[in-house]
Amino acid sequence: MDNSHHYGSLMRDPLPSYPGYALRRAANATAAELASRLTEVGLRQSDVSVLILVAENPAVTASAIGRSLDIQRANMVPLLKRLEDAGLIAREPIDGKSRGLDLTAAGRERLAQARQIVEGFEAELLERVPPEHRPHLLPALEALWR
Amino acid sequence: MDNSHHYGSLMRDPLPSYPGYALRRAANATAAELASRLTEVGLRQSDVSVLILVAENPAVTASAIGRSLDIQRANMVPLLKRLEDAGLIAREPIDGKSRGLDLTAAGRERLAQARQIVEGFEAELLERVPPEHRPHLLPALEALWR
DNA sequence: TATTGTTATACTCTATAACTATA
DNA sequence: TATAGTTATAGAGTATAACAATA
Repeated sequence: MDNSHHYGSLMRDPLPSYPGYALRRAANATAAELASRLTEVGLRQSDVSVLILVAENPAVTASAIGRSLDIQRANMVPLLKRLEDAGLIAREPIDGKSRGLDLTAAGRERLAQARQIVEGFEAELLERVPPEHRPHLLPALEALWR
Repeated sequence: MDNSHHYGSLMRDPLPSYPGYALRRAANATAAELASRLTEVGLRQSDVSVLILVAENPAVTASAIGRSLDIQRANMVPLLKRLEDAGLIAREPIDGKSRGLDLTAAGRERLAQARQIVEGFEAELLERVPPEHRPHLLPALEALWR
């Protein structure tokens, strides 16, 4: 009896020649890898992005963070609640309707750990790209969304 | 009273200089754009990917498609059920446990429409990238996941 | 023993609509 | 009138575990 599988790994596959497809696959693969490394500090990618923006912009509002990261206001609510419950950020009233976000001491500490992971990861990403293509990656990507 | 927003669009934002972040943003932006265009033919991106692979690989199995697209076997089930319910694919027993997938006439027709959209979209994607970076995009992306 | 197809389930991310209160 | 924050909800995508039947 023939125990070969049907199309084991010898399929015709034109998809990888589509830049949009390659973009999605690359983003999925790298996001999964980074998410896995960030479990070590108990944070998600969006958590780290928020913490970085709060660190760089004292008393920033949830709405401004959301605009910058392209996260809907409504979806910022549970995200910030988790960060606050974890003691990483604090919210202080700015006026009657806005609250400013700031890192707590624990937040600064956790962010420092996360930065180590993220920056190591980003450096490895670039190293995977052949040198002749490396300087073109970021400009090409920015042209696709900025 | 000062009616300026708190950090309207003048935030310090170091994130776009991270390739991994730019990759995610570019992938999200382009995926949303393509998904929006594909609503015109009532298909999702994953549907089109599956239809393309089925067209190129007659009597391919669900498992082989899943391996190629990095979609879990379990998640192929509802996807293929939708395509079959829509009359776009047919399944014929290969042996006692496997079934081969093939496009129906309606499936070939729908795929032709979807291809127009996808190929137009992919061409526009490349046009958005400055010419000096353009030939480097695909090789750089492939280095990140293949 | 490994693989196929399947069910069930859960978690994350994302999107929308609606509401209150304030600028 | 526009914005901030919130609640509720729904749709996708994704991941795991488990099972029966077959290779």
